[in-house]
Amino acid sequence: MESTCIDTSLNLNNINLPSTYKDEVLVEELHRLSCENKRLSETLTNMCESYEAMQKQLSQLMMNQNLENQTQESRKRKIESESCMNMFGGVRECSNVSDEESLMKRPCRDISSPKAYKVLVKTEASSNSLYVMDGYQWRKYGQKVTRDNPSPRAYFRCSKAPNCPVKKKVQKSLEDPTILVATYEGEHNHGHEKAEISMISSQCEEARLGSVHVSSPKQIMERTSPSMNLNLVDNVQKSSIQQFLVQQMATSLTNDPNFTTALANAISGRILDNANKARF
DNA sequence: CGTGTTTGACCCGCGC
DNA sequence: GCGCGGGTCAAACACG
Repeated sequence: MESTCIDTSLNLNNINLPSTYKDEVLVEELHRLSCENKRLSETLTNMCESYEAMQKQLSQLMMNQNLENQTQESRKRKIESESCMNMFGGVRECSNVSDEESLMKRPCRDISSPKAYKVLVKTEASSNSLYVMDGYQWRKYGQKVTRDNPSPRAYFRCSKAPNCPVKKKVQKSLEDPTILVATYEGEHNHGHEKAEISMISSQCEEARLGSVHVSSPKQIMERTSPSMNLNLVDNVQKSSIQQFLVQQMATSLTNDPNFTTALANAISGRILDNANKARF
């Protein structure tokens, strides 16, 4: 991510001042850092918002394109197979439609409920595995080859809690076989425990390997906790941004020899001052 | 032996 | 009512 490249290292060269000024300079520096921190938080939040907006637009565009393609495909098939039928009437649109579309066309199933949502996970091209590591324990209870997609669809239940109603369907994307489409249904009736940690660590691992398809903080949270509502996700997103900034700041500070030297000088100077004050 | 996976059979809703 | 297709069940199997 570009934001990780932001140079947050501090210009602390002017810290080497007479010891009487060091405290004031440090306090000033802290104030300046606080302001900078605020500014960075705002910038990052804005970036996240525009990123999400762009992704929404992109998915909308892709859906529209899919619809157009399907219409064209349906027309082609219709001409080929049933030349006597009406061009636009009686076509089973569910054939060869994307997963998303077919789900939308089955309103009687729970899949269409707002609690069902999709996650795209990029895998290695050679991998035939239908397993998506999302921090929960899943038990596979079925596999089926569907009409619209030659790759099999795997059905999973959450096995962490005996009565957990959550189900997951995993199938390779029709457009890109290296992308697994995981559809989650329902809400977990148990806590996350290690799920969040393992999820974030796996996300980091995937990021290290360069294989993450979705990577905004919000999406990480969606993958981590399917049952979370969006407000909660927003709150968590903000806190994760803050955590990220703090971590970034701490890394920059600890990597800056000027800062550590200045800090050591300031601390030792203050200790000496206090000792002198106590003595006199 | 317990747990998880595989896979063919079965169930059920939908469209015709 | 029938056929189709997605979803689920459950016996058989694999594995540690």
